[in-house]
Amino acid sequence: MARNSKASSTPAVKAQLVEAQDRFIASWGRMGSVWGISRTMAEVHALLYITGKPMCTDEIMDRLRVSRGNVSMSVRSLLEWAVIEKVRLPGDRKEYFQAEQDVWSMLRAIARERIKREVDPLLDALDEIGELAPQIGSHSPEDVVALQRRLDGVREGFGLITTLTHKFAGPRGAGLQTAAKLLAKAPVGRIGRSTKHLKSRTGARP
Amino acid sequence: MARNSKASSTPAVKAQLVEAQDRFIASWGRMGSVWGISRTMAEVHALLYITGKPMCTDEIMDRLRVSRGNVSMSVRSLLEWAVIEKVRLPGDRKEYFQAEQDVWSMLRAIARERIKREVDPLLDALDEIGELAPQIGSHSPEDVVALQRRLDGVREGFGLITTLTHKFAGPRGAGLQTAAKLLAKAPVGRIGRSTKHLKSRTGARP
DNA sequence: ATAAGATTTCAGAAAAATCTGAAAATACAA
DNA sequence: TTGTATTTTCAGATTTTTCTGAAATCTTAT
Repeated sequence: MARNSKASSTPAVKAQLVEAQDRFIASWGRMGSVWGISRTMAEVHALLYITGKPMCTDEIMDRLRVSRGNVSMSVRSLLEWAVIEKVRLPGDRKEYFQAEQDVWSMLRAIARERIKREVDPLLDALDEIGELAPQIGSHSPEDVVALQRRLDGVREGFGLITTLTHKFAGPRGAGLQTAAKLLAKAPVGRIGRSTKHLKSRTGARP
Repeated sequence: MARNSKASSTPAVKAQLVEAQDRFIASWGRMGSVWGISRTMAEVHALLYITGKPMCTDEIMDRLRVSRGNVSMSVRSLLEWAVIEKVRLPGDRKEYFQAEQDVWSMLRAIARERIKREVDPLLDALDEIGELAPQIGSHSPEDVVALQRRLDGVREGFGLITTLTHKFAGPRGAGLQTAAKLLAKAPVGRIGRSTKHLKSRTGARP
């Protein structure tokens, strides 16, 4: 097959590009369901991220083949997650949306939102349950002691996770890269998965 | 209301205990759906964890009011996740199940499984897409460069997460507590959520 | 103000996930 | 082995989630 060396895309290259984008969108969308967000919401995000282009509702509808209402709701959620933002082009009545382009701040937003949805409610429930449960006294039965000990165990674990997430992924956090750097230095033995995905193809951001 | 000071539970204390357990089970089960595992699966795990007692299929069915088939499938998944294990009592034909009691190793198992289900497939897809997409040459159009750059960004971010998870949560990993300790030391500014959940009620594990 | 254009909402339709229950398979004790 | 207790499987029922499409609402240029 012929190599493309021109600075503007040939139709063939363009098609490959779109194909790659579609595949990315599909993968990201598949993951969405694992995260408990709707496939469409994940796909909209993927589309905006991978194209990097601000898009309006109709463009998104056409590209993903989903309804107007679905796009509207997905976009609203993504705005709440703070992983996309609204853009207005002067002289155009439509709203456009574009994705956060920095991967690390995107990951931080995702982490933040997931903690909020998954862990915080659990911690609140644990506090409540701990108070509702029989309290430990000087001669408490073993059952009661064990229950409180287990509740505390979970609370301690998830509490720490929350604290660290706020510390590193919070709006004013140190950043995930900082965390990663700290951890990467740690003296530990062998690792399982290969690290081939770290051989950056283009030399990634600083 | 009267205080209980005996070493064996009065019926009233027992009732409170069961009530607290049920609440814990409900909370944990609710979280299950956020994690993309079935409510029942999470509830079975919660039940086994919070009671600490090995239980057989019938006990689980009765306590959670779910069908035999559902328990069977949930238990199988939990065994795959390696957060519960099979126990056989001599002279009893039934299988009993008990939950991992150490919170940290439970959290590690959860982290491991989630990475496996969420991130690994994405990384594989990204590798594939990166190869399928137009490659960057000396005069590639901007589109192509941008696509590869974005793919690499995601790959780098999730790749790092995977690597760290293996390092700290893997079967031979350094442990989440080690990671937590490293991170807790890091010099960072303010944090959002309160840390009240860290005021351990019983003084948690070493 | 008005009207055209754009967005949101939401009831019901469609799709997906989960659960049940009973039949089939399996494991164990005798 | 044989009989019985136990577990697994899975087709269909149920429940939950997601999506559609059109009416209602909102926005903005004139």
